[in-house]
Amino acid sequence: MAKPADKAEAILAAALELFVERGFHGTAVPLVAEKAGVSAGTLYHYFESKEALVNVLYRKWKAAIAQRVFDGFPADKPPREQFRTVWQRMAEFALAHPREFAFLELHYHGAYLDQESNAMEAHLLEFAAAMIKKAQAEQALKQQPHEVLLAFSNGAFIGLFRASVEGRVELTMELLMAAEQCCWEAIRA
Amino acid sequence: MAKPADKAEAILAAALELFVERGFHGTAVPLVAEKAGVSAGTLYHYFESKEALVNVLYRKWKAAIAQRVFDGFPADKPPREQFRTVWQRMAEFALAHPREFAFLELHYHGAYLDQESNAMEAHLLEFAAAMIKKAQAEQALKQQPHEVLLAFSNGAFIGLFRASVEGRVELTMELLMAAEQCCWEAIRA
Amino acid sequence: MAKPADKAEAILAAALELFVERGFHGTAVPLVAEKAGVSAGTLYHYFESKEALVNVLYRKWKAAIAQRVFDGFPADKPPREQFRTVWQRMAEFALAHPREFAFLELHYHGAYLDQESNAMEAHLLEFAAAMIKKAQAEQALKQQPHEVLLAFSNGAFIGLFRASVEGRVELTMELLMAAEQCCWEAIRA
Amino acid sequence: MAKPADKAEAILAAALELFVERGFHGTAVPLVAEKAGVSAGTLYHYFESKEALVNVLYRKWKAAIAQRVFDGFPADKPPREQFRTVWQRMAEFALAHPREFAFLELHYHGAYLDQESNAMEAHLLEFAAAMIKKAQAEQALKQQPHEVLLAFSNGAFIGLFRASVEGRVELTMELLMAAEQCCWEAIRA
DNA sequence: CATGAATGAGTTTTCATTCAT
DNA sequence: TATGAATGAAAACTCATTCAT
Repeated sequence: MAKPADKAEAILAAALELFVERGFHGTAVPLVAEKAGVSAGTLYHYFESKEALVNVLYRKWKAAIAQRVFDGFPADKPPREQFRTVWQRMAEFALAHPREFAFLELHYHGAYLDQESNAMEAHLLEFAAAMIKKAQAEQALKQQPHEVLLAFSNGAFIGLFRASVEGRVELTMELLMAAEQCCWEAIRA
Repeated sequence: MAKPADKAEAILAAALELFVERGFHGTAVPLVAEKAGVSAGTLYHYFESKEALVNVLYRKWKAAIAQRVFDGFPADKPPREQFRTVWQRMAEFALAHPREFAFLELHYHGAYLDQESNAMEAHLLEFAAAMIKKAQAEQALKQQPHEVLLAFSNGAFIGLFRASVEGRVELTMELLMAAEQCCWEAIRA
Repeated sequence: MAKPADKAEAILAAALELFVERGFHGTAVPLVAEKAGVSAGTLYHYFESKEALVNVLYRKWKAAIAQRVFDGFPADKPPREQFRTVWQRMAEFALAHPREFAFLELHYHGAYLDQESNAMEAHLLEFAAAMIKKAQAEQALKQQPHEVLLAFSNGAFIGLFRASVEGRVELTMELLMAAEQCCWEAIRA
Repeated sequence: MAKPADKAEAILAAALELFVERGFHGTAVPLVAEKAGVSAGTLYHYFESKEALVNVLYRKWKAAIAQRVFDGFPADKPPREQFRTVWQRMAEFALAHPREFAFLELHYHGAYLDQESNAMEAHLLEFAAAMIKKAQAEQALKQQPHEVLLAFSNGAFIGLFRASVEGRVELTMELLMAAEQCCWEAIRA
């Protein structure tokens, strides 16, 4: 028999796929269990509820993306390089894990995210905000509110990703890095 | 008693609000009816099904935004001005109808949009693409694939809007027009 | 505008067709109204309820078949001729009004027939029973309980009709009269 | 707790009774569940839909009657004896399982029977037709189309059964075998 | 008389969750 | 641990009937 952890992983993988396709409310728990190859009872053995499941899933991949993007962040490099690094790492993640990225960023996670999930998201945003504020202090970025520069850049990235999901653009690393240059030109001082 | 059209309108308004808050699958039909002040049976008198309702709603506001943005489009003006005009009109729409814009752009409308709705969206994208291609021919924009420039700009706008919905930015016309300048700097040749 | 009677007739005709195809419970009143070219309200102007409608329909055609079969019944003719006459008249009716006959005889009219309808049916059966008893008294028919001879003959006729409805037999007058001879051989003394 | 099969059986038994009394469309699913002593959800655990349920029920008893009537069919006996055997076995079945027989033969199963059910019925009719054709080839039966002889006999049997259900005749084996003799006289050469 | 929008109870069906095994 | 049958509340949807116009 598989190790317990494998079952939880199988459930998370199945849930991810279904939530991306059909949304949280549009996905039935027994369907998740079936796709994961376990019984509904087993799913509830590993996750307290459907909400708990979606929150674990959300945090798992938010943490993954955070680690991928911010671990070993080049705090001592110039803003131009920092921005490129962050954008490139997000691109690597999105290209390597498109479903996970779609789950995190293409869906409106309304009322079912719990405090812990929201706190994690807030923490990430704060980190990014700090980076931007530092670059603004160095006169490297425009003097817009830092939230605006963040929302703009993030939105642009997600816009490209969405176009790829919807089949209008074929994303490649080259294309994304060209877009990085565009975005830099938008926000640089 | 209210005119029939008023009931359909009341249902559409109620559905909009609830779909924005809780998503399509997360919203129960009787709840929509109650909020609209009609019975569930009446809702089905006006709309064939929950899916039909969401599609009518989607097309209604997609058409509204299209009209607002593209009616009397300044085809003979230079690209810079055209871009500003389109961005400004979208901003006006998004500020005047934030819920409607959120419904259209912040939610992932997966499987429930029908052919007609998808065709309308495709038509809009084609119009925008034509505008971009013309500007590219005039060497006013970067020579990226036009879909990329579109997805980037659109994404950036939506990113700002989302930040506003989530309370991280307070959108104003000034702020949005400053962002417009940023975006232009990102895509101009 | 059509005469009132015409509307009631149109409703009865529409109801007949739909009840034959989908049964009483499987047929929605608004559908009957639509098929009749009137509004639901109008239908209820002419018929108190769906049950009242089906009962009126039932009695209308039971009376029609009774009249067709038993009016001017040749009471003074020999049983052989009486039987042929009755069978032939039923055949004429069934061939001329297959839908009506199907409604009356192919459907199980369970709980929705009212007392008046049941009384009419009982009256008809009594008439037929009297005919059979008289023929038995003349030693023309077998000495089975008269109900048995009646049920047998009636069942045989309906069996042929059902085979026609289900497309297994093409009913013609000739075929039905040949069957009449068969049936006579079954029940004659 | 009862074995799973028992629940499915209980549901089938409850459905049979209610469908006979009120017809398919006149019977609500929760009523079936309640009569079977299970919840509505459980019913849907065993049967995909109300239609699936009625089809399983139909095939179950069609198969039962087919086995009862045609298993070990005396193919080498003379037609007279074959006919008596078939009629007698049908009689035994109808007397032993009047509700089941009524469900199969007294109700008009219009649009809800699926292909598999219709195919099973067609197969049965073919078997009976073959028997009749063979007897016709031996000059034992009248030279009517074999479908006519079949529809006639079948109809006569069902007519008697219906009279019994409606309380006009009390069916016994003796009475049914007397009717068998009648029917033979109707169809023999 | 005629309409058809409106109703709300009823229909079929789904689904998050539990629990006996 | 693991199962999956079982549940019952709630979902989407239908329909007989009414009533303001």
